[in-house]
Amino acid sequence: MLQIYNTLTKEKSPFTPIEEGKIKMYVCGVTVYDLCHIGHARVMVAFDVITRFMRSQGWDVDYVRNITDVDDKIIKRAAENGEEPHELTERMIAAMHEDEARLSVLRPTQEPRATAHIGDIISLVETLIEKGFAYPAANGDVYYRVEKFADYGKLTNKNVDELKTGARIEVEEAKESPLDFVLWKSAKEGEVSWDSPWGKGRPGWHIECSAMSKCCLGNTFDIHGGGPDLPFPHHENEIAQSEAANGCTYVNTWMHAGPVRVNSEKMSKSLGNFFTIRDVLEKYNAEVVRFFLARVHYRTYIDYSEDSLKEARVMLERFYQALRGVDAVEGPLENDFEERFIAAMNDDFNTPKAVSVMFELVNELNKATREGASEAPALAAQLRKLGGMLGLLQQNADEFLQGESEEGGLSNEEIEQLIVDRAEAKKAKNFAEADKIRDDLASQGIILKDSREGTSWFRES
RNA sequence: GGCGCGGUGGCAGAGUGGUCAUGCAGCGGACUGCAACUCCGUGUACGCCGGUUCGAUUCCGACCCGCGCCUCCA
Repeated sequence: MLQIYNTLTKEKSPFTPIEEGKIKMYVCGVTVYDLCHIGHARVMVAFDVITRFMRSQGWDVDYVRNITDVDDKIIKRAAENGEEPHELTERMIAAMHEDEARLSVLRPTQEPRATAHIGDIISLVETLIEKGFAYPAANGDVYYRVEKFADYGKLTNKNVDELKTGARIEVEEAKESPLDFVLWKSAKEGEVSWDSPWGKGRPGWHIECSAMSKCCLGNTFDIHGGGPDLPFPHHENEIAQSEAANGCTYVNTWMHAGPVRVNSEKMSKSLGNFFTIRDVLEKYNAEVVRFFLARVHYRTYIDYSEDSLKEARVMLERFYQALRGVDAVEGPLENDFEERFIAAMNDDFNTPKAVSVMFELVNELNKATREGASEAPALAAQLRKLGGMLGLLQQNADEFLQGESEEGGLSNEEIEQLIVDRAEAKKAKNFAEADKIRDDLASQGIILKDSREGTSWFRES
């Protein structure tokens, strides 16, 4: 039985989809004005793991993740670059898709773009105006009338009176109340815009998600996810818009990923302490980066540091060392690893616990390999199967461990030749020469491993 | 200040009312020509103070500390 922690109720509860066997999930995607950073990667990987696991358990997951391709920051950045907004966004979308692919993040089943849903957005705003939840203001903007929506603040336990006394809200004379937020923003001269009943303009930030989720998944759907900074105000505002317009529950389960931290501070655009996915992939193997993100529980913070990436690499090497030299062939097994792995994942996607079960399996596999036991191939297949539910361990073990030849470093062929030379030296009992070859290779990060079958090697990186 | 999350062995990080997390590092042993890989063994851990209980790291209360949101940010 799958249990999920729901931000709305603040508790873990059994998950029951609206439609049996089918899960409708919407996750807030990226505003495409810049390259994605590791914080974005965390959300992508978290929901990728969640989707893969749910599918492995037989659920039909309709995973929608939007792209925000119209917004103030996009307009500003495009102007700075001297290009059209759509040129900037196309480039960033392509970059995002490349980054995702490198991290083995599967594409969502639907990936709607705000600019392709302007009509849906306009009609949603019209509905809100008709129902009295929104009003066109003198400055050409359309605002949401927050105090009209009785449930406002239910997701994040916000109190409307306290929000009003908080002085951190943008003062805008045209608003009836400082809490009101913009649904439709009138265009300034020369800005990208669309025609609407309220003149030329563009959508506000929150309304696009209400419009696109309705279009892609319907008025009520199962899961809505996003990053750690989205519950307020973004998701709170989405609830206000959608529930007021549709007259029904917007989302049953709200899921939010935890932040990535650097030196105990959240990694974020505004703090400027972020690393792009590309920065990180320059230095670390893509599967190591994925494992670094996937092995922690999706709701807790994760610290980005050399040490934590290195630890992820060492752990992943242990998995691949175990898989090395064993042909994975499914077969009958009498262990409970898979059952325990699934139980851990069913408990709010407890990946740390699931990974610990995989390590217990590694131990069994290593013992079986060592003893030449007949179940080794089946254990290896089991390990790959469980890893696959997390989007891991699908590479050839030798290729993973040997890694990429670094520029100026030894090629695989050169290494293989040195191994042959060393074997000959060993045969001649010339251990000094054999050890010299091994030490020279080690100084270049190439570690040899002797076994009955011969010598294998891997790059330490 | 409000709302929410958390403080576990050297580090990372699960979990449980009374036997084991798991990984890394350390120590001892096996394997090896010596190593590496692997295997076996090895750790007085649960922020502080009270309470409930036969028994609490686990439940309850107070306190201290950290983090996130309250403003564009995943």
